[in-house]
Amino acid sequence: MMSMNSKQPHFAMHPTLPEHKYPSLHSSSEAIRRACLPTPPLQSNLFASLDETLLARAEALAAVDIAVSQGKSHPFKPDATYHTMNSVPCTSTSTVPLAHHHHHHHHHQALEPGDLLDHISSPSLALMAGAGGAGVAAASAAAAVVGAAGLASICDSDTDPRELEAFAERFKQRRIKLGVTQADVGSALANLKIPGVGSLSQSTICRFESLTLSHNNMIALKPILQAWLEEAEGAQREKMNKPELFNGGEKKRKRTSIAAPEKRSLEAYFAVQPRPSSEKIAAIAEKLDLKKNVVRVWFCNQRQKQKRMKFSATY
DNA sequence: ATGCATGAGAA
DNA sequence: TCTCATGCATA
Repeated sequence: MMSMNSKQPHFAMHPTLPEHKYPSLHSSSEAIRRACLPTPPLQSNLFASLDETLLARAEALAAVDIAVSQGKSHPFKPDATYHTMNSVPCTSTSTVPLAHHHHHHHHHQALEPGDLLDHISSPSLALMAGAGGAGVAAASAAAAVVGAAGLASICDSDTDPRELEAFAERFKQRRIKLGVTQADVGSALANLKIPGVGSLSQSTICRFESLTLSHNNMIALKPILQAWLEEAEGAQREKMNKPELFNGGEKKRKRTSIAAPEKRSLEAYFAVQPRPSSEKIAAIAEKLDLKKNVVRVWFCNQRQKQKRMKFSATY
């Protein structure tokens, strides 16, 4: 064994997740969210006739906006989307993140009533019992609601952001207590031999702990990390854990760094039109003297960020 | 811890 | 093409 540690990149994802997985759960505040809106009426008009003039203006306007509110309020907030106590949960599910065994093909987007989400659910009762209190209350509340449509499955306790947050916190704490790094956890997951589950990167573990993953991603990873945790704690008291970190010299990916001024411009454009067309992207790219693809990816990543979990709950 | 990137799958 | 889950590289 030497190099080669290229795990099977990305496990099969869940086919189901059109765009609005969180059907009608936002009952609170500015649940304006972004994703679902194909084209914001007002702004798209502005941008529709994208000229250099408009581009420049957008940038200028946004620049002003940024200058004024710099340091604090951004044009867009973290977003508060999902949760709000799901009473009608089972809609987003289907998301078996790391294809357990797949061959399940849940179809797509059609919101199935009970659908499948039960496999990944939780053997977590034990843990919750011992875990801190916040999640427990939520869990029991959830349990009380189960069973109605006849298909009703346990889809509440798993999707409750509060519980996810609580779990993430406990996970980190216990992980540290075990003296294991995020990277170690990631590679150790492969040793769990869970079908469809390979290793994960330090990045992902970190993001899980800091809740900087999408709601669905959090839900998907939780059972896996929980399994690792239990395994690791069990293994610790008997033998020794042996993390393995190999390194192979492969091609280095270069990370282009977008300078601050350009970044500000991009944010300005983003505030006006989060989903610019190819032409607009090209125009922006040229103005900022960046590769078109870099700009495109920047917008994609920006959109993804908005969807992350952290603080998105409106408790 | 986070920025930019890749790739699969769905539109 | 976009979204989404993930990861490499890096601050």
